[in-house]
Amino acid sequence: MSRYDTDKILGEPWLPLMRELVWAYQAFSQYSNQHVKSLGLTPPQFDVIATLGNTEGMPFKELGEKTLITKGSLTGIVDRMERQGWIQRVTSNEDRRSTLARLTPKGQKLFQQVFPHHLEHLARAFKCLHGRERSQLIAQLRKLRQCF
Amino acid sequence: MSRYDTDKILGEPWLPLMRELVWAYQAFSQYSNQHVKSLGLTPPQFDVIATLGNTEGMPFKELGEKTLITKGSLTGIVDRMERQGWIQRVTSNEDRRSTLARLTPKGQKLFQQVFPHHLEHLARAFKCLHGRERSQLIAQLRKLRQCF
DNA sequence: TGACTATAGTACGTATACGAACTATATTTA
DNA sequence: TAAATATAGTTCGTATACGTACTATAGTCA
Repeated sequence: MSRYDTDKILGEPWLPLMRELVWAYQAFSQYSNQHVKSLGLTPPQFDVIATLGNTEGMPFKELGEKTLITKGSLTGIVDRMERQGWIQRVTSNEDRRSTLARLTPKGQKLFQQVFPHHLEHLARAFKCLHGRERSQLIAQLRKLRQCF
Repeated sequence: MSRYDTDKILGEPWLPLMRELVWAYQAFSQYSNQHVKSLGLTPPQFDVIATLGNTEGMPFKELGEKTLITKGSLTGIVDRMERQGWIQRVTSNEDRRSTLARLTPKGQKLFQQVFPHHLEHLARAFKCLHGRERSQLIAQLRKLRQCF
């Protein structure tokens, strides 16, 4: 009565694929997040800094859409980053409901310090696949994604 | 000075692969989690019930290893499931430091109601790839995983 | 056997994550 | 233009997630 039996009942063996998808993502995620934390940031904080870097700031709504962070979570994340002195809230002139999040000079400096390093760190890992393998995998993952 | 430029500097285009990996996982994750929630459970609660189902219960340590939930998180998760009447804590006889988590009859009934349904739900999606595509993708994901 | 060390689970502080309710401001419509 | 509706952020309640410290119990070794 283990999962194994249930799997048989359900027909073709898809569990190995599910496991491998989860494992691959977890391996990547751990690899990336560990490095981000070693830079002194939480993963959501890194995403926010990476998104705001080299911009004049943007409304919370836009920032949330780009980072895939819901507005409820974003409030707290920006609160804490503001306490660190990395971000400032600027009230919008066009729409007074809206607040812009913008990197402070300190935040910009942090962006320039951590962003390239993290990209290099990621690139190092992904280079382990060759161009051909990469494009195949991209195509197959895209197809898998469309299954859901 | 967008990511695009930084990407060029770093050489070969690996960002599309990273994006596709993340998107595929997120699509799967959302598909699975939505269904779990529709069954009245949070994702970690489902994992715990699926792991304890058809067993006589197991120590927290083992349960945490199988579900990949750290012991600190597990305490709270089991607390809440105990409040729901799905799980009971049983002190171990062999090792008095250890506590077993075991499904109550109510928890067992829940397991039987939700586990097969969720497996079917997952199977439906994964069937969208054929056997050949699945095995290729498994092999490629395994290779990618080893990059990290 | 008594001191030292290892292990299981809990408690706690911090950071997310998400959805619903709430406030202030826009926009639309009658 | 007044009323109804929509939208941007915040607040709040609940559930994780993780690391550290803490308690109780085991195991080891002198």
